[in-house]
Amino acid sequence: MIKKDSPIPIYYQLQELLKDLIDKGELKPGDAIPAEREYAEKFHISRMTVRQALTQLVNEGYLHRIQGKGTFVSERKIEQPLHRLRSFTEDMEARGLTPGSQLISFEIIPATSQIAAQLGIQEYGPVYEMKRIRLADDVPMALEFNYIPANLVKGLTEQIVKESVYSYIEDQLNLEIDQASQVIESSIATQVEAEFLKIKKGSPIMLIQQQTFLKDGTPVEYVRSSYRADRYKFMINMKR
Amino acid sequence: MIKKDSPIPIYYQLQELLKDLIDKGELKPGDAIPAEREYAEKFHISRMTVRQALTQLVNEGYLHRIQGKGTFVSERKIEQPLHRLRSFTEDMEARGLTPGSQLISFEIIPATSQIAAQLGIQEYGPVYEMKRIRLADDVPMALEFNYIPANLVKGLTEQIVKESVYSYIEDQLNLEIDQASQVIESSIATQVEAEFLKIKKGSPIMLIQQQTFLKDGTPVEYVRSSYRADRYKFMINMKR
DNA sequence: GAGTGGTCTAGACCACCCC
DNA sequence: GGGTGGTCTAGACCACTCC
Repeated sequence: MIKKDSPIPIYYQLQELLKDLIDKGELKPGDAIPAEREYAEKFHISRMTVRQALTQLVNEGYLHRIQGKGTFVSERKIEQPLHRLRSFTEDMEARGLTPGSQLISFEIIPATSQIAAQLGIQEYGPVYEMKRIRLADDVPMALEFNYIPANLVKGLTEQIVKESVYSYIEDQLNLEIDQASQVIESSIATQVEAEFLKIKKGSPIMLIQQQTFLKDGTPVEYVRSSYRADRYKFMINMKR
Repeated sequence: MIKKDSPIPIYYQLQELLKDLIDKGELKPGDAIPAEREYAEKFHISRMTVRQALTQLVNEGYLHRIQGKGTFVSERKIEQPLHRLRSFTEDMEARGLTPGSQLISFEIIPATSQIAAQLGIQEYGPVYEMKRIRLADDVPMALEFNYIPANLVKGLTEQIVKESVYSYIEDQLNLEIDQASQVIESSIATQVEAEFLKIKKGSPIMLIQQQTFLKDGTPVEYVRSSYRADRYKFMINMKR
């Protein structure tokens, strides 16, 4: 069950084990889980290690603790942690749709003042600009303009853009994408948006602007997307 | 600096101390903070206690750790933790606007099937229904329909609704509001919405539906709000 | 090799809940 | 009083970074 000589940390093994039990329904919402000391004894590990595992699950919303009473499985909403940063591809897959993409253009341009501000670089600095139509189940979902500083993410090619920019940044360049901030607003499709999205001019759209940051806070991406309101809803969980 | 005999936990004191230094600017983004062992020695506390303080600050985004190198102050997020659950009042205040409210109606009604589903109660079960126009700087911001199970939140009055429902739930009833999930979509104002919001029919609006939950997962509120798109943008931070 | 964070131990005492 | 989570200690060894 728990391998003490594994290179995988013990607290992590315990975490996954518990997540499995919850996902499988063997631990149901409202159930008390065994006491920390019990797990420690059962697996011959220290109580602090058990706590490390549980604390993370509490932070992720799987469990909640009540002092003096115990640790309990929280109500699980099917719409899971949607405040997780996802690429379009990951987002669509989570929604059970098949993502697709049509590249409209891909080039290096000098940053406008707005783009430069969003990316924290000099005006006229070189940025990759990608314009794409994003598809879900082969139907237009969003029109997306993507800007990435060329001095930070070097060697981007059309091929990579067609595969996965995030994978390239994370796996090839070894940069750690850490967080993003989005501004979401409601708007009405312009003529251009309407044409690309195959909707009528004046239809409602959801405009999402995103700044993406690395672990050290450097902006790595600015995206401006127009989503079809008839196809896209934004879901999020918030903690008090 | 750190009081070991205080009823306030040591890790918490250290946390606040560090937050202060960061907020005051004495620790700037990118700075390395002293090593964990250094803090332990300096304050005569255990390294695990130091780690407990730092870990929480890492989770909150104040710091990030790089193995083998050190712990560093993260770039300040200007638009702060906006994935925090807020009441309308708190939201507007955070935006520097003065919140206001016009109560249109307040009554107990039997739950429709949709409301019952959202609140996890029986159809036709008693719920408080509040209809309000939400103002910001005295101008309509949103039209809000709010539903609260009458068997859970007892004794709600018009007076309380005009003050703060959340305060009543949290401070008077001692229920712990823990999290909410929202579904956000883009839409177009109906005649009714247009009249209340003082915009033209067909103007863009942002439709936000919210389910609010207590710590044990019980739904405590269902809200359906139509925000004026010309006045309201939704901002959020996401972690990868 | 020196210094850093990452993981882990085997205890301890406290505050709180429930009987 | 017995059980629970909350806090804390004083060590230990490992993996990683940098020189």
